[in-house]
Amino acid sequence: MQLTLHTDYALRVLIYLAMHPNQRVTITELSTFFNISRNHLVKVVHNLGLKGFIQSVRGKNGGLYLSRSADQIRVGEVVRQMEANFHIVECFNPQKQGVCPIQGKCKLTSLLCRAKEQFLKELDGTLLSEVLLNK
Amino acid sequence: MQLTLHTDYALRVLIYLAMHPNQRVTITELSTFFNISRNHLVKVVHNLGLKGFIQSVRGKNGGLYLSRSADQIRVGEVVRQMEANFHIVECFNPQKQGVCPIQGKCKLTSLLCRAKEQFLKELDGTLLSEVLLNK
DNA sequence: TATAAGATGTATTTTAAATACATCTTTAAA
DNA sequence: TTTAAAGATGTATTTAAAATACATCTTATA
Ligand code: SF4
Ligand code: SF4
Repeated sequence: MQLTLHTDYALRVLIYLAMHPNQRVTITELSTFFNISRNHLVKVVHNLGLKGFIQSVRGKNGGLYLSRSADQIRVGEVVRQMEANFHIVECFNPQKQGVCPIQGKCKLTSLLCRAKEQFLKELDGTLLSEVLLNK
Repeated sequence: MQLTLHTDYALRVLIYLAMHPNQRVTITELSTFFNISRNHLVKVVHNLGLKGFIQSVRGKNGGLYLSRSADQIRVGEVVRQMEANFHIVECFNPQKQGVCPIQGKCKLTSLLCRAKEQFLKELDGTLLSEVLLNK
């Protein structure tokens, strides 16, 4: 059970932006600081933009900044938006309906759904501003 | 975020065995019922044996049965044992220590750890015997 | 003692994620 | 008004893990 690097990278970007408020941060700066493939970061950043977490300015002196301040962003929200799928087990996947012969009768489905919600609920309890580096 | 099919298959096997107590169930029977690659099921079953959930008898009239009764097995325990890794993010992986430059300073680590525990705690609250088919 | 069952090890296939590459568009400073 | 710096977008390739397949060995009992 793991989140994708894509989601982890998204969180790193948001943390960095939160630590540099009122600035335009470039993807290259992020890529260098985190030592992450710039090409991949571009996609993460693009996705963060689509989901409304960040704004971008093109051209000279362009860069990225948070759409909302860090104390207005819940970690759970970021994970929900950035993680592509939460198909904990096969029957959660709309494209795999009926593959498992006990689907509909198995009570694991609802249990795992509750477990997933507990996971996200815990993340909802923390704001991006509370995640910033200790020292 | 998803569990491996391996873990899901393991749960299916345990559910089936729990529904057929005092019987020896063959892998072939399981493979047919669940329509799962027999070869793959063999590995799942073997792993369930290693982890002490089931016993097996070889030879004619052999088969599998639960080591403990279904009301003595917590779902969380099965998931903890069968899921190969719980490296929610990169820094959870012992082989990736120090790759993320903010590791040690980022408070996401402990937050995600708590979230993971909440996920498993929810699963710990249900026994295998409570998961059996409704009807 | 024949055969049905699981055990074990290796190899291949499949899939999704991660990464790389190429090119286009926007913007503001020079 | 030109130009370079920045992000946007689309496609292709690589990687790694999971899933599946194949082959052979061991055990137990009818
Ligand atoms: S119905 Fe139960 S056993 Fe089947 S895929 Fe869903 S959770 Fe797993
Ligand atoms: S330290 Fe924080 S940002 Fe880095 S891998 Fe761990 S959770 Fe992600």
